[in-house]
Amino acid sequence: MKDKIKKSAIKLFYKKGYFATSMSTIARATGIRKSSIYHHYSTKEDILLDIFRTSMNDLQDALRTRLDAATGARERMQAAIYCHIIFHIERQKEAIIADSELRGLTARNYKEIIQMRDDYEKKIQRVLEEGVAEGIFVDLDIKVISYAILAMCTAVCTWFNKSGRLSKEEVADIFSVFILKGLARS
Amino acid sequence: MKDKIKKSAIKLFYKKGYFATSMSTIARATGIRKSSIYHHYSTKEDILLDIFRTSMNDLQDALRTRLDAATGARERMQAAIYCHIIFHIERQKEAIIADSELRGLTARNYKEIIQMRDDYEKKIQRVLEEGVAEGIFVDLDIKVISYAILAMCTAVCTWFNKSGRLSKEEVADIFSVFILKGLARS
DNA sequence: GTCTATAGATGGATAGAC
DNA sequence: GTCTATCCATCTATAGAC
Repeated sequence: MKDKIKKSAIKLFYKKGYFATSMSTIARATGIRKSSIYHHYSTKEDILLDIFRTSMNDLQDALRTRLDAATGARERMQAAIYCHIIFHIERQKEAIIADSELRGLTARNYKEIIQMRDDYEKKIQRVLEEGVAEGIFVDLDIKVISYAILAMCTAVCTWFNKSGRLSKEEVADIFSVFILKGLARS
Repeated sequence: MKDKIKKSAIKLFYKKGYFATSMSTIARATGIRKSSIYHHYSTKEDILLDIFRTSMNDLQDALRTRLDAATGARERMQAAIYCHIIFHIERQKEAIIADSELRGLTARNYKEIIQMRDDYEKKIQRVLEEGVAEGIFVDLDIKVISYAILAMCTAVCTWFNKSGRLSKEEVADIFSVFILKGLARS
């Protein structure tokens, strides 16, 4: 049941936003009364936090697996781009929530999630550093370029259309070629 | 007074988000009672719409001016990148609102703003097409690449720090070099 | 573990005096 | 053009029965 509540919440937070979604609406979508939700979650924010944690953890795990399987900065950067984009398309709803509902978290929870996001960014930055050290990437501003890469790859969750012209792999390919070309020492 | 209300609203929508900001809070920040706001704006959404219109219009105007002054796809793309980034840093609060509060608009207003955004995107796509036609940009997926460029340049409003390491012009430079390298026919 | 009922606060918006 | 006062809906969350 906790999982059913979470799934309803994901759909609603995605569609209407966190603040515009009420506990009654979540309850109705789940097929229970709103008071019953409080048996599983102590506050509305708790539901949001659960969604954040799950999706951030899964993303972290996916990146770790993909990075460990790749060797060399070029291959590892490609793996990271693929991983990030595929995740943000397959888990589109959660990705959009994670990308736009940070303000729904109060200080303590906010810090926890920001910490996870920072760790993730650092992993990408490390790959960039490796590429510069290996001499295959140009000397670049690691921080700024990592924000640029993450922003453009994250944004696919806002415009990708499952019944559109391109598959998720094709999108990942286009991004990968573009980014690696921008990074390459030419 | 209308302008004072708008300025308070921009600060609050930026800081707490549209749905988490109440009319009473806006009134308090402006130094009037909440009923007085309704003399200037008929609904809360009207304030948001006003903010959207102003910032979108100013961005459009800035881009038009900058593009008209540049010749050749390379120079024009550089101008577009600069213009977009500088605007999103100088008008950081409005940029963040425009980027994250679209859900606060009901159907009619939503359509109006989406139309403006589409027009803006088309201008960027036209510059990409020019570059491909001129043979200075590699043959690429215009739509996907335009989304990538806009997403990374828009995101500066979320991480740029006015008292940080880099000036807005330095950030624009880093982006410009990275993007044009990714686009170049090499 | 779900229910009914309700507390208690706050939301957007309006009426009408000045 | 701003004020006081208030309407009515809705919100999160809790109490206590089953």
